[in-house]
Amino acid sequence: MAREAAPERRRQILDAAVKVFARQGFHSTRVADIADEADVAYGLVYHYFSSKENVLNELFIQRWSLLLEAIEEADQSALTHQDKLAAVAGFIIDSYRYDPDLMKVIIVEVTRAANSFGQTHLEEINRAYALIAKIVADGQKGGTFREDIDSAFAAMAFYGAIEQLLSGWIFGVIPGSDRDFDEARELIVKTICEGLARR
Amino acid sequence: MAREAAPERRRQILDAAVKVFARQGFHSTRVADIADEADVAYGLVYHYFSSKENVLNELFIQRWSLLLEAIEEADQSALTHQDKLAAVAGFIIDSYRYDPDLMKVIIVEVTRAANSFGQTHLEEINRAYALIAKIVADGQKGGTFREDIDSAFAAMAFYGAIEQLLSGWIFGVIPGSDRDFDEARELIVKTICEGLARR
Amino acid sequence: MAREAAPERRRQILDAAVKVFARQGFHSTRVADIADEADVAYGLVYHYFSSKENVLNELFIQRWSLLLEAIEEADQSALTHQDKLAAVAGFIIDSYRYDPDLMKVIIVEVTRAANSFGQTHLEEINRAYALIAKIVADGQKGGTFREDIDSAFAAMAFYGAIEQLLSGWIFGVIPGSDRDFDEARELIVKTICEGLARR
Amino acid sequence: MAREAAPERRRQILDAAVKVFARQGFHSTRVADIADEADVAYGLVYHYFSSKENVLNELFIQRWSLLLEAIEEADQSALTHQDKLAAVAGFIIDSYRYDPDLMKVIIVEVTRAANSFGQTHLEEINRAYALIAKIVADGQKGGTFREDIDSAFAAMAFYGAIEQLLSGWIFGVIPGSDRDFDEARELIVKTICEGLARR
DNA sequence: TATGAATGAGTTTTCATTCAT
DNA sequence: AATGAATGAAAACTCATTCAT
Repeated sequence: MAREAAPERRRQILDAAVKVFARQGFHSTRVADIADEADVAYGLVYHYFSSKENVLNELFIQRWSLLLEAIEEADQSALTHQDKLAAVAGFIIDSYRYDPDLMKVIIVEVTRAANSFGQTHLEEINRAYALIAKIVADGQKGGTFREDIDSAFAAMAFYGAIEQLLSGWIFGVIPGSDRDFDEARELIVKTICEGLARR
Repeated sequence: MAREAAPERRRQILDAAVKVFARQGFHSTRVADIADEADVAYGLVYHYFSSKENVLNELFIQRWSLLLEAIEEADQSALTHQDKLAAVAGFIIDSYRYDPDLMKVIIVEVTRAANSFGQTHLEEINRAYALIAKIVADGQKGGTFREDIDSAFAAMAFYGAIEQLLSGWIFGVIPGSDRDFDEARELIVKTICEGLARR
Repeated sequence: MAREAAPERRRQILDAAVKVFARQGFHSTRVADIADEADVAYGLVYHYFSSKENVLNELFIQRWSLLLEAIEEADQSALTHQDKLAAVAGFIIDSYRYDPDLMKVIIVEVTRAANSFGQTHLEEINRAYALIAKIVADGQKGGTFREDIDSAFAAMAFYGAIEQLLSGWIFGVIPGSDRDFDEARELIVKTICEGLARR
Repeated sequence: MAREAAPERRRQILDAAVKVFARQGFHSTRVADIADEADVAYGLVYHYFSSKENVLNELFIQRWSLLLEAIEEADQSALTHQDKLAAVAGFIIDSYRYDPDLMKVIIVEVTRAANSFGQTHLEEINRAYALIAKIVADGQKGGTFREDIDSAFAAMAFYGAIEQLLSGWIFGVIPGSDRDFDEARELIVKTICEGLARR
């Protein structure tokens, strides 16, 4: 009830921000657009967030920490190394499936916005790369993965492939039906682990 | 001569723009910064370019058309399908090695700037994806590549892996010495074509 | 009791306002600062005062009316004219000694803020000048003071000297120990009544 | 001609600023008001000045340095100590007579704006006090002035009296005709040097 | 060509004040 | 009385673009 009103409003603003950031991009959205979309007074955005940037920061941090948790969880699970990578890919793809706008914002405005928010969150972003690299390195030690490809390098390729895939969906370059999402997880792993070459 | 001055100036401005765009990002560079870096009067930028955006557009188009040519050339060459992909990766990596600032600008400000210039140049960008996909598809038809991975999908993974690699170099996430560049071409192809898995 | 709570809160707010106005100046203090300093809810300031300005108004009026009373009392006392001026100077200096923050606020934000509150309270401020002028004029009529200096003029010089002195203390331009305060009253009167010149 | 246009514009803006600052006060004048008064485009104010504050800073510094020069000149002249003070008072009064708006702005917005620009320019302001104090101190050493009034104290009283006088003129508290200005210089010196008391 | 002064629309942020509870 | 969420007007400043010379 009344006691819940405040957090609700905060959420309302964050949700609205996702929508407009996804629609217009961070730079092209005025704070007024967020307020309008949230059906809230202009100043309320500043009541809950210290700046427009911080709205985005919060969106990123909330989601990215889930990703980091998911990768850590995969890493510590009993799965095979290849299935660990599949779990990571699956989590990212499901994140997109579950809330495409949010993932679009995170990828377009943070992860790939190297001159602005990518810079700001470089550390968290790198943590993800490092965790993936660790899975690969463990796989190499365990004999699953070949050792002539540097694990950090492989992690970048793996993550880059996934992100590019999402980009393709986001911009309609490649089809993105539910079926595609289901397939994509396996395809990514197949591609990276088994390779394109016929055996 | 005097007649040659003009084109020189134009080049001077483009080169300066690369530097400042790479340094500060497109949004954070003012037209004055470009003029300063080019050691040219403020208004001259507008004499040669109709807007700040068009400076970037021109930088992108010039470079990207070379990339498209390179991919087409690879496609039409007598190389094996795998070597065609290697040629593409090699061209992109060499582009970065040859002029890292320019590639940084193109990737960060265009290719990955999905809400601004990425949108504007979607068509040219997609043409690259399509050309790569064609190479993969031909490889599938020719029996080199497995057919259970969609060629468009594979192209995205391939291109995404390369671009992520460049991003890693650009932002110092992974080491980028000359030796690394040399290796990278092969590693990328190994990764994508042969896969991480030990055979 | 509960019935006494209200006036207490009011006082609490006024006292807090003095502190923050003195510390940050009127323009730089937000209503939230007053509420924080008073350890009171934001909206309560508006429960007791119709506006931020009115908080300052009340502080000024309360103190200034005491000053006016003091001058009137001096005027009507049996003191010599010179001692009447000394009493006025003494009252102002003691006001500062007793509550420097309050006097700082009154001088800096009202008396010398000619474009804002000085304008608003011009009448009360002028009343003080007029009362001092009256003392001088009486002294002239009574033969104590020379008549070739206009009494209104003399009053301005006298008041200006005192206020500048307080300013000097407030901003640390001249030393302001207890001893200095004691001396100052006499020095001001000596300066204005007897003059700097050796006799 | 054209080459002189730029400095003219700068001057135009400064002059306009004096007018509007004098009329509305610094805080109540928007940059647009200055531009309007100067009959100049909004942005041109920022072409010549980095901020609204800096417009005021420049007005103050230009005028105040003249005052400092004038006091120094008086100090180093062959005048009697009393006439040196008279020269100082005369310069300040003439400054007001010559350009009342400018002096109003300087006194109201800087000299007496202890919480904003007074703070910023404290050093320059104090230099004036110190120079006046030096004149007094020299007069004491030379036997002209009594030694039982501290010279810094006397300087504050002297300067405060003058400034209060200008304030009186500025706000119409006391009459300010040309005749009054002429008289004022002598009266101030009489008051401070000889004192109000009949001899 | 070349210069740089001039223009003015656009947007973030602040914060006094109101109001529902 | 007391709370603090909600409102929205106001203004400084930026900077791409134009234009007179």
